[in-house]
Amino acid sequence: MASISVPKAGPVASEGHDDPRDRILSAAGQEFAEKGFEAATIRDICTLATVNVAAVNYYFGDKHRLYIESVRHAHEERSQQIPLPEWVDGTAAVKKLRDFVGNMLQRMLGFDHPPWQVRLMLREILHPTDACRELVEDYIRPHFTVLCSILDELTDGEMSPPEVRRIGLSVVGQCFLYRAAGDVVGMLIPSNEIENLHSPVDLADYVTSFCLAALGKHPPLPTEVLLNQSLSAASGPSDQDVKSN
Amino acid sequence: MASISVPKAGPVASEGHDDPRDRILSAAGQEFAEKGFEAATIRDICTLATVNVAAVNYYFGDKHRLYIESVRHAHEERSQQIPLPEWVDGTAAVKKLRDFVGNMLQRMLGFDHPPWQVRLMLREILHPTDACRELVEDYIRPHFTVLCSILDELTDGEMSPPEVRRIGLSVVGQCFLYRAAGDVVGMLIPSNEIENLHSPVDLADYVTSFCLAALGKHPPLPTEVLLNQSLSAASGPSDQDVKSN
DNA sequence: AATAGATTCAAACAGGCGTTTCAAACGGTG
DNA sequence: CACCGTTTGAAACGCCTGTTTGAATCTATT
Repeated sequence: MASISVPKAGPVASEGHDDPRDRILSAAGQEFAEKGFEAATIRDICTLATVNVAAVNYYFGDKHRLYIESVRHAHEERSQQIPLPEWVDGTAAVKKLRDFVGNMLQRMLGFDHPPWQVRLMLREILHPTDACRELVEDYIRPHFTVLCSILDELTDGEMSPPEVRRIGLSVVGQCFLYRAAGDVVGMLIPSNEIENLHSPVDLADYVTSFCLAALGKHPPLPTEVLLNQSLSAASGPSDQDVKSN
Repeated sequence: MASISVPKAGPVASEGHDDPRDRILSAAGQEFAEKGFEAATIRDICTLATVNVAAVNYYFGDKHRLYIESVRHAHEERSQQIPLPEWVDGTAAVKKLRDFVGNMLQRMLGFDHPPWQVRLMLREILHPTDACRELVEDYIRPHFTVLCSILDELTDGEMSPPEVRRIGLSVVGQCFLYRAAGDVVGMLIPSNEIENLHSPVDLADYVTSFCLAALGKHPPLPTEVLLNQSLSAASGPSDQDVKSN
């Protein structure tokens, strides 16, 4: 029990999609994301992965270690699917902010329904377990650091790092609500309004405008139409230049 | 199985604190809030409530109906503990907004660690079940409606109701992040910074300022110190006038 | 005191869970 | 082919779960 076989753990893994280990990881991620750690059962996971129940013990030792690996697998995969945008030197901070927010909303909400990777990570954020520290350090903190550097550049050092972080949390919080409490938001807002005002692209424009206006870098709200046009013109194809893997 | 006894369900209940029904409801709320529906066990709940396991079946029928009643119990109790602030006619909209945000943050974060009622409601918001609709209609929507009316008053009808709702979600989102993802926020922000800048009262001032600045009703950030003073002067003892039940 | 209903209790039930077992099947190597 | 470590398979093992049972206890009315 103290030592498991570790057949092909660390080294070359996750290449062939027929690899039973990968099938289990993928199936476990989906099940854990949908039902949570307790409600998801090894039997369901193995049925979904078309492997025997003993395979979980063979490859991962037990359910808990399978969960940890699933979270790691999820954020590694998601990092590749939707990487941070990159900018050439001299790109305006305003455009960077708009790109970042659009990227974050795309990652959170997705064009289609959000993939299981995001929902699994969300569960870990809401009810942290052992897998949380790695998720924060490898995935969340790097993104948050980029956001803070954009905000710092945007305000020309007028603000102290703590103040910048607080603004950053405001930006994240506005987006986070739609992902974490999306169902409740959907109950509070008429459905046609959701389509019109709360789509990922519209939200990115709006959140950016809201933040810029608060920082005095833009006329105050509401200046929706004009602002959207100016932002779109400034940011260009910022929502399409991500590999659609 | 189809018909349970329903000993004293609807009518006069929850007055004596020795009532086994209330003890179960309270214990169940704490357990469900901490561990979730699946992981919480009837045996643990009954041990905490010092009743026999059969009592759950006797008073509530089954685990699922106990959960529904627990959520209802939680938001009813919380509504009484921290009611919405009330304002005399002619109160400035700016003060109303500051009071509302302070009230919401107090309800979400609490002065001490947040009570189990909030954490249980949060679980229902994040992963809605049958109990969600009632929670939204009886608890969340009334609060959100008040916020929107304040924002409407604040902007003198410059904005359409949908736009007002979107601003409202921005206000809520900034607060919500601290409650739902508080652990991750705590990992991203140095602990001393949390005490200084992210306490409920400071957050209320900041979120209000951020929103007012975005709407052009206040000088843009950062104007922390001056702004906090002016807001505190305008809002008075708005954080202390809630019964400390 | 006797009765009837409401409430409590210890014990047991069936079922599902994570985990383990051990033999069978596989696949490259001598 | 014979060998041996790796991987799969069906079945079983305890354990814990939600739920139910039926008798014991309480409470109040007659």
